[in-house]
Amino acid sequence: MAHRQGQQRRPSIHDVASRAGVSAATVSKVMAGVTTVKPENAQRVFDAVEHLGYRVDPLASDMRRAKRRIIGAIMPEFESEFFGQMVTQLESLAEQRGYTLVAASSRESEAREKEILERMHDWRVAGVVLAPVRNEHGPAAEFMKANGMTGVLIDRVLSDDAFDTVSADSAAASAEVARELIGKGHRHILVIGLGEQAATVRARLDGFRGTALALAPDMRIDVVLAESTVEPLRAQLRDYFDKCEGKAGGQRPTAVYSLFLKGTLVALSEFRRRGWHCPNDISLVGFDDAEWMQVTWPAIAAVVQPVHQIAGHAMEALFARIEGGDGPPRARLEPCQVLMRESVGSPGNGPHSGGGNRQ
Amino acid sequence: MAHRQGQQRRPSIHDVASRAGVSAATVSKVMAGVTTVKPENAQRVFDAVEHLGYRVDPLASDMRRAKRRIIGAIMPEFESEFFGQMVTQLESLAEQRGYTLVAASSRESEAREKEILERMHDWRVAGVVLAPVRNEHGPAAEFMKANGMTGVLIDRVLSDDAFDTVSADSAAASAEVARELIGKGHRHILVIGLGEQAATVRARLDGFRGTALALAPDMRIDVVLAESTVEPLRAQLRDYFDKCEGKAGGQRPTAVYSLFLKGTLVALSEFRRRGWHCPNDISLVGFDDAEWMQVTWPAIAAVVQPVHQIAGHAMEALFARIEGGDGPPRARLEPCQVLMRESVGSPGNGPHSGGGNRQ
DNA sequence: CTGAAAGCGCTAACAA
DNA sequence: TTGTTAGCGCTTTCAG
Repeated sequence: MAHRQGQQRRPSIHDVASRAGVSAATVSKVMAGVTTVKPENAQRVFDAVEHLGYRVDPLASDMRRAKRRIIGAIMPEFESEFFGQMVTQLESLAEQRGYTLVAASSRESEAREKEILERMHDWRVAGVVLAPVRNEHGPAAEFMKANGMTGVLIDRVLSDDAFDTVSADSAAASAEVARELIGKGHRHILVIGLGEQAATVRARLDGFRGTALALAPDMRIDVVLAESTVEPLRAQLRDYFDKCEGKAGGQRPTAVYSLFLKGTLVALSEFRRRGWHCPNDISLVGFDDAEWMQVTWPAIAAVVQPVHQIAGHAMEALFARIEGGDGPPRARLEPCQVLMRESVGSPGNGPHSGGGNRQ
Repeated sequence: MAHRQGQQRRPSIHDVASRAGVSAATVSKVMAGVTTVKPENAQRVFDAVEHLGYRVDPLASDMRRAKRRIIGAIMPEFESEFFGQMVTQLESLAEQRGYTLVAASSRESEAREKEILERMHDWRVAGVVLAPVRNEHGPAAEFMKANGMTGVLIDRVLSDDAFDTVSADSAAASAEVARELIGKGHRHILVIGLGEQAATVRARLDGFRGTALALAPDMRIDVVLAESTVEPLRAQLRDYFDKCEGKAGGQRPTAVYSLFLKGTLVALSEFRRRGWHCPNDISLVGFDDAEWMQVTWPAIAAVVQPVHQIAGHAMEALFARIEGGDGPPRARLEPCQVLMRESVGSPGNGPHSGGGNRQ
């Protein structure tokens, strides 16, 4: 029996009660901080708790309560800085209120998203922070609605008629990007994104296009959208540039605006393949910042999402609802910061030649 | 009362029982898949379940069981690809066995690590996968031991006398890095790391140094270790290079081997500051790979950790213990892959001059 | 101010 | 094969 990791029985509230010479009910009150307990008894309880190393079992305690002190968080993935920071933040905020955060990854699948939600419902979580794979109209939000769950939708959402939403102000940030690029002299820009993220893509695209065309009505904006996964985008982008090269020189865009992080990676990798360097051969801005973007050469320009604000307001809204808060759902948009770094230059300042591999 | 996210009462096992005209115990058996129930009754139960939309409450069900079907996972952070992938994997594996993974971030704090462990103990989790902040001898592992918790230690660990451990084979990978760098002609290499991660750093350093000196006994290996946080490393690195520059030319290392991801970022950022380019001015290899490393120019050489294997074996070991598996603790080392990319070249092939800013 | 009693939703013995 | 009984560990009336 060596090396057996034994699971000795933990002291229960009754152990404490009998050692303190009071009833379990009294112990419960003391633990809950009720002040109507005779100080002397309270002390006896504290002593017993101390001696036995007693801690209340939060799950057992939740059994008897209406709502469990658990918040569910569902993210499309855990692998990116953005969602990693988001979970970290949400966890802190939940803990501050005495709740435990249980996070799950939908792995970019709407089907799985719904399964997770069912599981969270089974767990009778007090509330859910859902970052949907696609948008606010998916089966998951539907499920939440149908089952009267309380929750908040974040990130890839704009607004909803049943839940509060909190997301980055994509449109404003994109307008800012447009302003910057136009200001640098760009008049032919390619925008890449993921069609699946309908709401967000639309907002980012419209925000960009609106401002860009207002500032430079004659400019050209091309759009390449992959449907639902990133891989196809790689091929589509290659095709797109092949076509550009086919025509007379100067037909290719002088800048690329990627609407999401993986798109930025794909663009960078395509530039590599063609031997293009930023910003001389082409400029690049990406929505979503990452730590590495400021140490590479050139540093990559990016839209920084206010993770803390999003997390903060999401939790605020969620707890307001949990505590019975009423009123129509609120849609919040948090302002982003646009960091123009070295990957953006002015067209014509570099060779911007026919794309020969200058390896 | 509009827009109130209502929490209607869910059907309990008794609701199902009475609708099916059987006892709660029978329903419980049907749900558990016990075959000794009369088919006719089972059918009635299924119908009632269907009709009421009943689902068992996993927490309530765990109350009566010895162990709860919950696995706790504690990571130093959620923001990096490595731990993000790790959590995703662990979650999958736990679910496959019918368990729920509850992940928490210790935010690189040993104090918090212990607190989380206490909470997980309160939750009576069946087992814990702990990726300690520092090493296997921290207060968290101590706590697990003292309380007879069952668990597995991963990542920043080598071996333990109480728990199974699973980690990347740092020593072998570092030896491989040494071989590659020596092969390219490097004879003066700087290694940077975090002193706090004692076990891991030691293994990586020894693995590297051993092989390097065996291959080129006359070579010079410098080491810069920051104690516990990353920021000081930045300053130390700056000082180090300042000193190099102070001496006669050629005194600076021709390659840097970073023992951890953030170190790679710091190195890159310091190179930027000095206007050094890889691999012409200096070569760089980092322990731990990331998606961006292959799209930057140059692509950054890195040691790829076998996240899937680590997660897989960790869970395997954990469940073996949960199911009563006996025997001495096992320490597993999973082989890494070393990806030599463009950031590594041969010394003397580039300018490698006195470090003028060639902006 | 305190404790007995009744349960939260479920499962495990055991008896029928 | 099924239902009864007795809890898991805790909280919450409610009578004393």
